[in-house]
Amino acid sequence: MNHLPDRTIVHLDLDSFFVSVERLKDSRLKGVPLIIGGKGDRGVVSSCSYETRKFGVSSAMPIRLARQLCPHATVISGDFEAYAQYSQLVTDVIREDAPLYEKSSIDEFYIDASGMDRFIGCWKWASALKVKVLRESGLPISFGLAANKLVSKVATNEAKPDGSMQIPRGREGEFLAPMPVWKIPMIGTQTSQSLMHMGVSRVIELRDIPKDVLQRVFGKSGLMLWNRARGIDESPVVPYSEQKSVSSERTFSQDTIDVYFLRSVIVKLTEKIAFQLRKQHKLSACITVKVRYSNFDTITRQEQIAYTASDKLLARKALALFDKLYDRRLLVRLLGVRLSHLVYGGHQIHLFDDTEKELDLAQALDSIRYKYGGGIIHNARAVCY
DNA sequence: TCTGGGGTCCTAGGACCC
DNA sequence: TCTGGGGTCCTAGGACCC
Repeated sequence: MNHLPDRTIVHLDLDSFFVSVERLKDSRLKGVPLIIGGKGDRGVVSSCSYETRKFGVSSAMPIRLARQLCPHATVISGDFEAYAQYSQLVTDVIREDAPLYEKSSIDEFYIDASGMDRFIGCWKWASALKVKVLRESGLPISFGLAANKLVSKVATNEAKPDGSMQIPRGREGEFLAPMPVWKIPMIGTQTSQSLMHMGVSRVIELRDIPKDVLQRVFGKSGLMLWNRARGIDESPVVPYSEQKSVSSERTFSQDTIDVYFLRSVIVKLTEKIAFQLRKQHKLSACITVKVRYSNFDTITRQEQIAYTASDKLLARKALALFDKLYDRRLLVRLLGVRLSHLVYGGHQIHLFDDTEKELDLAQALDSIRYKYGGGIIHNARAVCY
């Protein structure tokens, strides 16, 4: 039935990563209920310590609610530069030891440890790696060991915090069977809801739904559900994959209809991501503008363009899309800009568009951005593009 | 309790071409 | 003039993850 050789996958996940980093930076935060979340009243929880979870605080919850549930918690806004640095540190530790690894997010890794059994027990090896990560970075990490990515990840989630779990080959299905369906990665609120209406709340019940029914109801992902319910997942550990898009968005502390302000935000967001593009020596051929109104209706407009990383061209196009899109004169909650269809390429000089003076200016601005960070400087006239 | 910001992937409908 | 069938690209929206 399956011609693939047996695999051994280790999934590692840093325990409440942002919280752990904050506690390394400031040891007074140890043992204190701690919430990391966006600034302002409109933020959500991006990480919370285990002391707060007892009170019902969880990730992605509005900060306002989290404060009500756990009034004595310390709330701080994140330091993403520090998180990126610690993430890199842990990546370096893993790379030293792991034959083949995938960094699947800022705090998660998959290692393909197939064939390692013959040399040294995988469990022993992964346990040693866990100790080493803690020793070298100060960060607690949990891991799951299983025959595929899906089951190893669920195992890690069950083992957290500061734990580890091994699922013997062939026992994948029985491990998952008693769990509520939402514990399966890729089953979010919508899919859970749909399954609930089909009378399915646990994995074992999901296994009773015939394959063709799942496919009819959920399309392509129906087949995935059928497989996952049985602990089947043949997806490979992918060491590296090219980034497909770069985006930036901003939610306002208060909704607004100030068009001049909104246009200036479009320009700033565009300049920010265009600079990121140039730093990576990439060009984009598609730009998307997003508007979210106060009632949370969200609409996007995208357009294909000639490959570019030019602030001026991109901002002009972004503003044109915004003007096309924003015709309702309703209160706006959020604006976003995204660049996709990325390719490697030098910065194109547009002979008929940029004068020599303008190019000099653009390069001078970039050197300031390199030195002080992308957000430091913007084109004041940009709103008029 | 009114819901962030960074991403990826999938789907459905329409345009366009042969 | 009522009208084919397949392939591909583009756009808009939505689900999901951390």
